Amino acid sequence: MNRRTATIQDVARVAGVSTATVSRALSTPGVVAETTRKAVFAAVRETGYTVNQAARNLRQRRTGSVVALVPNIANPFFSRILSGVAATLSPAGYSLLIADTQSGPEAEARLMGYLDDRRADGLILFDGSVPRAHLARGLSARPLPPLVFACEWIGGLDVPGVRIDNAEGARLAVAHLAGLGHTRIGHLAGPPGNVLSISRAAGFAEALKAHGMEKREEWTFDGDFTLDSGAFAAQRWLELGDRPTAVFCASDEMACGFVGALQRHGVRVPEDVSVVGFDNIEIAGHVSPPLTTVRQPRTELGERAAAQLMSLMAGKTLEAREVVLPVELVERESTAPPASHAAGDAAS
Amino acid sequence: MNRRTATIQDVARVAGVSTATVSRALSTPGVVAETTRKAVFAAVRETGYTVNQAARNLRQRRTGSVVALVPNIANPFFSRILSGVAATLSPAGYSLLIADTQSGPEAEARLMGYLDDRRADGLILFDGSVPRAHLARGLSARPLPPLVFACEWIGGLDVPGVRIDNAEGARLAVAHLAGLGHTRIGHLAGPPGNVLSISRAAGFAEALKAHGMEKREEWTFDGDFTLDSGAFAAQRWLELGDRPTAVFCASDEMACGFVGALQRHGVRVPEDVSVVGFDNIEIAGHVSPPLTTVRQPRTELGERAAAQLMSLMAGKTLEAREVVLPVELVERESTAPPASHAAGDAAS
DNA sequence: GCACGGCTTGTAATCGTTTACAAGCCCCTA
DNA sequence: TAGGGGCTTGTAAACGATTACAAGCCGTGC
Repeated sequence: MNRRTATIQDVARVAGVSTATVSRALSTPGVVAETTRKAVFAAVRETGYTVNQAARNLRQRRTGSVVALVPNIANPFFSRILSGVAATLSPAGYSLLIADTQSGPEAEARLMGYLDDRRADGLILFDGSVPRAHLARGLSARPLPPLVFACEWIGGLDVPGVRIDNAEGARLAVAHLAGLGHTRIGHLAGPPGNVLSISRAAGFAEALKAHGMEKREEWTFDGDFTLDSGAFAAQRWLELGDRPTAVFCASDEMACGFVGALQRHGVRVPEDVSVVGFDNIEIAGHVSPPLTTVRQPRTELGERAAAQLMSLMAGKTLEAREVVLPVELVERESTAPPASHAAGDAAS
Repeated sequence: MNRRTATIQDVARVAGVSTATVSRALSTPGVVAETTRKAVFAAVRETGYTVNQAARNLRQRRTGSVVALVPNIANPFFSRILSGVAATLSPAGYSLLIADTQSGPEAEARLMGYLDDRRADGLILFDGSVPRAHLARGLSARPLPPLVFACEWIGGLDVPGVRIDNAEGARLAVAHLAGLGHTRIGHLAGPPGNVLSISRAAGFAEALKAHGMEKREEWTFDGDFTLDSGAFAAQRWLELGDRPTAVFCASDEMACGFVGALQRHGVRVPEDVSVVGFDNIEIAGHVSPPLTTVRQPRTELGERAAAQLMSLMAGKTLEAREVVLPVELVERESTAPPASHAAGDAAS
């Protein structure tokens, strides 16, 4: 009917009360008398009123939104995590803005733009490669909204965060391979400076030692978490004279690229080489052979990060500033005893 | 230094002008004198001023944001498209909100909540399964922000949209298979009511006829675009007595699930059955065998949808209300002549 | 000398909400 | 009957920007 959208004034007029009462009836129903409350609700229904967020945000000096900073929006790894974030945030009235930190030439300028409490009420940073200096500068320059790290983190800053036990994931992978009888295990690592790469590589090295093996440089391949880098590592594996019988990959995408490229060269997985991934992305269970991998609870990770942030935004102090979620090994069919143990059984 | 964040008042004071002049210097620099403009810019730098979006939005009666409604945030298919959308929108000062239409029990209520011009300045709807009635009700009930369809669409509504030529994609796939000598071609379809499923299935049926084949019901498998449904279809294929020698899958995810499951049952691709996918997602080129598929320009699709929406939001009339982007066949190694043609060559 | 128009600037209203403060009402107690 | 306290409500001032309108200044033409 009415062209103009209803405002709180219209509701007040219809209900025969003041705008203050309408506002209170909607936000703190407890303090208004029951009859008034009912009249207000009826007027709201009659007018079709919904709150104007811009006005509310202006008055309350908040933005109503949370920004998630991911390295690259197009990376599907984050989609499930962000789904968890959104699911936790939206019942609380926050909307989720997703921005990437790495695309475009002026990425740093845009990042700094987000480090400002007028843009968002809170930030979730999924990118540990943001230079610490930038962040520190942002922290000191102006009021910074509450910030939490998720997945990745930046050392030396006292910022709460949620992550998984990356080193433990690597240990599980090595223990599984060692249990199958492998004594020659290589590692396809993530991008060199990345905290996840470092943690997983550290857990890998430590677990090797614990099982009486030692890390060999020529069996360590640098990757960058992408399919392409997995395929590239396969080339390097093929060129080796003395090859590892198993490779622990720091991501499923790399593992898929690695396995796919090997198979195209006639190498059989797991007969010729066992492969363990990391992440347990959807496709891992559907490729052939299905990939043995380390599961990380992505949805929960997003939910926990959002919950941490909401506590911070509410001004509460966190019970735990550092949340570490457990991982678990998902045994599928890309791992088996090494060829020299051919008499042994396949992976249980 | 200063605790409080700077407002336009602070800038005005420092520059020695009125707030109106500051506002003009920033939004319409042409109308202020050069000396004044410089003074204002200097003051902006000195104070570290950035605009308060809530205040601007309130005054301008806009929200500054665009909502993308996708069926499911966690579906990686959309990530690249959304990346294109965000890239186009953000230079224009819009931020992108991503919401899903299918998760949660009160999904419909939430959807209706977005059909309101106070929530967003524009909407991009990626879900053709929203009941037409809901949308029509939303359209009539209150002022609706500009809306465009992307990828999917809803028939019978005069809403502009961007999509790819789905039928042509199916035709390319069939032509490719027919060219290899296949005369027994099956189809793994998307979810039954979906517009993409329907268009692709229609293009498939039409192309079969054009090549002198006919569609057989027992060679048509229902899927839902997921990996699991592809694996399930593989079971059905295995149970067939009389099998097609090639299968055109309506999505790459299904194709991957299908191929993976077949391989685990010892069926060789493409020797025993050729498979064509649709979408050309990243993994398609990395599985073994690499998947022959129909490429759709996902980033461009997002960009075009965003551009359409921006025109609408600017009040312009669109030069083309219906944008159809071309597709192309990417020939890889999951297709080959059928076994009966064993003498023939592999796919070029 | 005056009117006029172009350029630039300031004044002040406005967007729609929330919320500090004050005030009205009613009941109870002294 | 006065006073106090609890409950409920209204008044009006914010929040920080944009913009319609008016006005000042200056040069030009008659």
